[in-house]
Amino acid sequence: MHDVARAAGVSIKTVSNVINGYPYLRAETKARVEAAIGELGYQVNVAARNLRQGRTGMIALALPELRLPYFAELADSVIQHAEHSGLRVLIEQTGARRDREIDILGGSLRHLVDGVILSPLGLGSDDRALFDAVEFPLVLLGESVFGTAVDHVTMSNVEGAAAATAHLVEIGRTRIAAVGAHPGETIGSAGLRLDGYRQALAAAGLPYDPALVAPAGLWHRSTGEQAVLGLLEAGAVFDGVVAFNDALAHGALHALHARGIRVPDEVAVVGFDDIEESAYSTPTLTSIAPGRDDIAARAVQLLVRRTTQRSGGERAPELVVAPYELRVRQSTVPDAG
Amino acid sequence: MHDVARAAGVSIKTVSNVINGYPYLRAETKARVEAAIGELGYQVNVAARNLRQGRTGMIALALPELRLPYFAELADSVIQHAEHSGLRVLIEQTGARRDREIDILGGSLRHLVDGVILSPLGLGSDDRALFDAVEFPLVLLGESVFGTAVDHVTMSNVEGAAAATAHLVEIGRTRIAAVGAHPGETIGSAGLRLDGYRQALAAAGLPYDPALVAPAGLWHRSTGEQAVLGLLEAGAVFDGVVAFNDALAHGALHALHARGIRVPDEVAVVGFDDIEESAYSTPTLTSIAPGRDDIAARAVQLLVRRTTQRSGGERAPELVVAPYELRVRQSTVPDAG
DNA sequence: CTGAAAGCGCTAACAT
DNA sequence: ATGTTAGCGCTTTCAG
Repeated sequence: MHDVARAAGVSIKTVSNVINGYPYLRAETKARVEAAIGELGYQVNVAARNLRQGRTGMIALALPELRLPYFAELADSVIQHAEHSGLRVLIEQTGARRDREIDILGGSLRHLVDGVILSPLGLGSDDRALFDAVEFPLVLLGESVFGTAVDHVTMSNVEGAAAATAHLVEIGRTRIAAVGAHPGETIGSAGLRLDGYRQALAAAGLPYDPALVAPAGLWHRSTGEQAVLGLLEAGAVFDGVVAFNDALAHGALHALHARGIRVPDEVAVVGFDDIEESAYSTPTLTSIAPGRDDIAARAVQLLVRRTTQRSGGERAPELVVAPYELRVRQSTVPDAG
Repeated sequence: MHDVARAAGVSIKTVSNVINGYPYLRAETKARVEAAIGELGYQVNVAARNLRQGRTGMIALALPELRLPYFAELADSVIQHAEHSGLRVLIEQTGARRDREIDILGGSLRHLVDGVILSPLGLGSDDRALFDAVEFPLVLLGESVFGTAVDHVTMSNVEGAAAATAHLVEIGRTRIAAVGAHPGETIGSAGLRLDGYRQALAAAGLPYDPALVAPAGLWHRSTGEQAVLGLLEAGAVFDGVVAFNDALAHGALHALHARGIRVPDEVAVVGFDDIEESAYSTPTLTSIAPGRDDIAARAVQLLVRRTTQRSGGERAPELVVAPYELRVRQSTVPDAG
């Protein structure tokens, strides 16, 4: 910057003004400085600017695993929306581990980024106090169960799972299995989606049969496959499956196909997340679209708002619930798109 | 830091020493400082450290799109390996656009990260000069065609595509289509894989028929589907498909299924990348596993090496070629795993 | 083993 | 419309 100033015959401050688009500059001065910048190949040192301004132009996105398609697609959306706000995105994988999520809340990233979007999976209701202690811009994704001390963007977990279950009821299924439960958990996606499943059963006058609820810790294709194979081996009889996400559902489809069970004739399957894969699988997978891109957009928007607000003006935490949509495909209705 | 120093009754320098694990400290002093740190909840300001040290502890991973499963899985691996080296990862999506890739090479991230891993797609052979001008640690992923001025980690594009094609020949296919070509391109994955395809045809004594080569700009499921539908509509007759990546292959499977064409009986399909989806689809997809995790590990390793080397000690650019593996599944051999 | 002082590159405040 | 000065929070000499 020094060199640029000398080359252009101006002060260092003028160079700074040019870079930052300060309006009151003589066009001639501006041109001269820009020429010097071009000639010397000067680039601002972002680290110095960060130090001075106390902001970094980066946000962190902390999620379980990028290899889960839903989170990959979510990250894609977040990065795009962040870019529109001039922000870069640092990705932190928590592996759904509680200690790593606590670490994030503890502020390990505080001086590195302007704010954090966290998609918690490992945290339980005992950890609520941790959220209240957070003193940096934070937006939570996916749950609305940790109290209200912090901004939340969430999908309609209960309603979505209920709609998925109700859809199976509508097409005449009466023995509907659930895949992906986390036994003992009441908050978090697993608990909420199980809740939606139970509500829909009750509304249809169908009994809740614990023998049809298959747990799956991590929501991967492999665990979905295991869960369904487990149900079959235990002798469970069912004509429908509500999988708590699409990865589980694709594992379930794989297991059913391997056992020669026809979908949807013998067993209909619904997923949750509506990842791209679900529109291309054989059969294509009926799923609950949770408004992923909306969620990403709102999360970034809320975070930017927290980031740019003056520290005095307290703003009440917001809760955004994205609307869901049922996408009917061949895994429940053979001649659907 | 000031406050900590005062609370512990030492100088600011001693606090710094404690934080950075300087060995020659009286245990008692160290304990007192650590107590003060704990009490005040002090955390080092990374921005300031960055400014002073000229390094940030971050690397950037620039790739086309996270929603493409291969890149999501790659990013997952890169993040994990980077973490082992104490590095965080900033993800930059280029959308395979040439201008964005050029921007990366121009050093837009230079002061933000210690180094960059770039997976170029939009750049062509005309852009070779740009690489020579790069003066920050850079590792290129996926191609080995831009000359040798910079470290490369690449997969066996030609050999892998040849092996995929040869596999189809071995199971008796003689009219093998290729999906994903970039007409006119000779470097880049598309050009190289087409080359492997042609080599394998030649080795088997089969003719190369341009009518069986379907272009697809972006390697998505949707473009794979379009490409195969296009072939069918053009009246092309084929009994095998080599898709240049798995996303294309899944699109192809979808199109074939929609047209009532049985896989592999009537048409056998091979992909490239071996994403997780391919082990669960119906039918499961035969694919070339390109050594993704190896590639990520080596890329991070090379980058760390460049980052930590003293600027004087010139080290010749390295080229790492990861070995591929053919994973045979049901899309070519019905009773395979 | 610990302290004092200088400065990384930039921008905000004030001065002109 | 542009120049001057101070300082962001840390580490790095260099002294003790």
